[in-house]
Amino acid sequence: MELPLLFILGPTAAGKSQVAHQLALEWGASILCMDSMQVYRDLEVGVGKPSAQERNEVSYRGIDLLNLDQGFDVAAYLQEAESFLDESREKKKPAIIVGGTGLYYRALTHGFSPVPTVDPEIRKRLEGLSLEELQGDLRITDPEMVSRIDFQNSRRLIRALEVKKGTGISLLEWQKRNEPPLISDFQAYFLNPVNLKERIQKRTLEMMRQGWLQEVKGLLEKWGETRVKGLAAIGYDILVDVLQGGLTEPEGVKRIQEETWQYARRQLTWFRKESKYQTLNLNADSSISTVIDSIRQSQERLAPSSPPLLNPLPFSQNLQDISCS
RNA sequence: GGCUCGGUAGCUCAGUCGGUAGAGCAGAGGACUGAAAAUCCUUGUGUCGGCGGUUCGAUUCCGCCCCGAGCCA
Repeated sequence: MELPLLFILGPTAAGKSQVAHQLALEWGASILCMDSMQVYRDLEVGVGKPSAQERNEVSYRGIDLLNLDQGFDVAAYLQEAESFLDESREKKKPAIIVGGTGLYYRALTHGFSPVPTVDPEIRKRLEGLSLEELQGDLRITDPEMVSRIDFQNSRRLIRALEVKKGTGISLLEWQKRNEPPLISDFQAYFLNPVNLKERIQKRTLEMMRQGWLQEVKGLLEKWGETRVKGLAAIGYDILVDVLQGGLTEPEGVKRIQEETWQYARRQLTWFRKESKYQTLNLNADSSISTVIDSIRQSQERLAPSSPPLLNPLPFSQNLQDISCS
């Protein structure tokens, strides 16, 4: 049996989590977060993780999977997703996947290359090399890859090199052996607020009010400065600076708002070329309930006789924009 | 009041030994199949504080003025 499956997508601060939570409450669904930072324990308000109360009301997966000193990647995320889907099938519960990490969405819905895990020592060695050295190495190791890769991007160079060195097979070849997607039958909505920048500014302030600075203080004690400053999640390094007096709090907040906006723009760029979702354009004053109403109506339009999400629906090819006002 | 140092892109500043100027950040656009909230690429004309003077030509030299910081009274 296929599961009723719904994606709630959108850039950061669009209001995805609230919408997903409400829908899950209404429909008795469980939620899988699709977020590369919420997987870490100890990161809470800074990464917009669901609150303790929300976690009480709805079953959440894809969060708190590992400690800050552990590594994570798409493959690990796909494992978690698979386990979540199995569980939903077993319990016959509808499933909602919510988040804005484009790469994970792509992996979930388009499939991924089955590259085996490569010896981490190889990467460690490559990380010591300069860009020029990596470029030179790739020209020798995997010349075909040279024209197919972002040649200025050392991360991409390292990846290509470690795959070729570790498996003997080019990443190019692995990518041809794409695995079928975990999820093919689903519906997706992309929340697109007109006033995103403003929402980001407000939400940053709200996160500060919720004790983000305290959270960072606690992290510093538990994990130490180097680790916390090295976090990829936006804001943590900045708030360390604030705590240490290198920045005033308003300066730090402004910086966080800027970085969050830059991130949101990258998300919009990513999802622009992604397909298979309907865009929900949100007005400045669209409330959660109007957004949910739009989703409900859209579902009814697709399958007028069925209650929302009780039956799997093939995805409609005629995508429409929906406006919430 | 006197002296000194500043006033150049939205911000911080570099520079032009006289031929109208450039970096970082921000902004804008884009890429991205195993770190993705990451990483990478593209994109910089602005009365060079104001008014005069010298000069073929001044943002650059000279004079005065305005603004800011500091020092001396």
